[in-house]
Amino acid sequence: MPINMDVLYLRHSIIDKVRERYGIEISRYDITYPPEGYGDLSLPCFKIGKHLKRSPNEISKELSSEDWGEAVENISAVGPYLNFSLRYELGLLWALKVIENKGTLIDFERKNVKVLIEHTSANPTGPLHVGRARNPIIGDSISRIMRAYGYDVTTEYYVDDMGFQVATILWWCLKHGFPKEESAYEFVRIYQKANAEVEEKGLQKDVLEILRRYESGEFKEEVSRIVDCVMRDILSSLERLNIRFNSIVKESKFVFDGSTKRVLEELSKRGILRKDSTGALYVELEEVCPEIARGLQDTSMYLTRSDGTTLYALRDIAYHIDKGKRADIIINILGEDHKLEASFVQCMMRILGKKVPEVVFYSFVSLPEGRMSTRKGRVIYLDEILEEGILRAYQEVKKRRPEISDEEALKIAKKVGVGAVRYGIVKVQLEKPIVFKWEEALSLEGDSAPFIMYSYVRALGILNKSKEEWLSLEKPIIKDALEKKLMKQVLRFRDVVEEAALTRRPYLIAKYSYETASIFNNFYEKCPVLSESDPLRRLTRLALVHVTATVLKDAFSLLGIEMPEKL
RNA sequence: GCCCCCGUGGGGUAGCCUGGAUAUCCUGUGGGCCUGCGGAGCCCGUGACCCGGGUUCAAAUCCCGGCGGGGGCACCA
Repeated sequence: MPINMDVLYLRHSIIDKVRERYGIEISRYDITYPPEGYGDLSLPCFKIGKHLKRSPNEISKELSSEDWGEAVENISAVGPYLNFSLRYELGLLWALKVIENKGTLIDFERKNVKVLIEHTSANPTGPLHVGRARNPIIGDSISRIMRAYGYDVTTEYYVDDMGFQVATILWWCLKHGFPKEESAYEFVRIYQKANAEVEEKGLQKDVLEILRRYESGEFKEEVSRIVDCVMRDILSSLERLNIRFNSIVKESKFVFDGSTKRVLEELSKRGILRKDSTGALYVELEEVCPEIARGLQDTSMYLTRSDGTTLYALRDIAYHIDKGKRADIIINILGEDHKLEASFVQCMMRILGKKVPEVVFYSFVSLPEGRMSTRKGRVIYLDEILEEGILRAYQEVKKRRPEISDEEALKIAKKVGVGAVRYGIVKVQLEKPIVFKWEEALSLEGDSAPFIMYSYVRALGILNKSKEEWLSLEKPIIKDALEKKLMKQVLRFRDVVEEAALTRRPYLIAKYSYETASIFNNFYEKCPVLSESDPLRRLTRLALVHVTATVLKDAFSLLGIEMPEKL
């Protein structure tokens, strides 16, 4: 394997060099991407200067005379900034070599760290709607990115088969019988009806009684009949998005195997478990986790009901103790409505001396007419937008490429439609709320998956047409500004992947894909490849197209989006 | 009422955590580019850091106080 020649490599060389030379530990964030025209990476020397009580200009000058190895073509001190430029010719040869050996530019050392990512975990009361779809898309993308970066990642869906919601469905089925056709769509209708009746007539007690009997061992078959059916449909919707789980864990497990009981014993032993006048167990947040008690009206966090049945928070603690035994890093993807419960679990894990989960929160996806609500029936289901997206893409393909067979057009349309949905959601930063609009989600232009796919297909078009073998390239000539810009972008790829993996921010990959496609389109207009007369430059451009196509495909694979070969 | 998150051109969005060299990009809008490797494209113009203080050589970025939007506030999950 050739030694690395890209931005990531350079970034780490800078960190190493500063440590060697000055004994100062800087982080990857102390090194920035400079504005255009100043090279590939830049080290502002203010911090080091301050540390050494010397002027930053002096430091940058001093460092510029160091030996930076053959990957660096130019290094210049501009005032307090130290700017580095990579040797693009070597970078291109390096990228070709890596891709030849691995078939991808995603090439990282194994970290031997086990990561457990829990995501989606939607209640099994009906099909997934778009509001919830943000969760699996984020979770799956983070999983793919961290796996690519070298972690041993396991993904898990935590099924709440023991909550009030599922019990509500069961209550109805026990009363009226199971539906003729059992499906997620049928059960969600029952859920809506049952829920309305429970609320209207105040029948919560009846549902609670069912829950109590379930916890003491009854109805196991009936519950799994509902839950397994709904889960089957949820998982198949997710399958359409290219999302699969390594494991599915049911909440009831932790009640039936005695874990929740052991948690209560442990808390009781530590003297933090309290019982109120009705017999319900709780912990007092003021005393146990004062930092999250702030802003609450009632600071008791209940773990059981007065009839002795378990509550979500208790089961979640048991679950997290179990997770801790299976992984080094625990990551949960949760909607922002779980913030309180999540910080409670984190706090309890700290108190119990267990591994504390890291939580990635996202804001809701809503509709122009308001927040989605299963109970109120104001929803767009994931299946609906996938179908709509695929349909629109299909029509577009048929219109533009009438010679393609219906079957192939549908295959392409699936990739485009699914890609558009995934991309549209992942490209927005997590803490921003999304208002779902059909036109935006399914846009075929601008900052969207189809645009990037189109660029990729264009690149393939060139490669397929060429009779020459770009792998034979030995002496690249990279002169044109757009050739340089494109190469620079390719050399940033692994650096972006590292940052996305470390910060758990998949939208960085989306942004990178778009930038790359955009630069490529620019290059495509201005730098003809096949008609270039100088054979060396032609071969160089061909190689450039090849590595760009690979990087686009790689980036999309990190987002769980398949690239079509044709459009 | 209290706590958390967010506020960037007409709409959307990156940059904020980690202060630093010309605030990113999409869309909209005005104009231009097809006998060309696939126009789902490219180029040029237009237009923004919520308000007020503070810290700093330097603030979109950090701190304090407002205002506006989202979320939470416990025997739901």
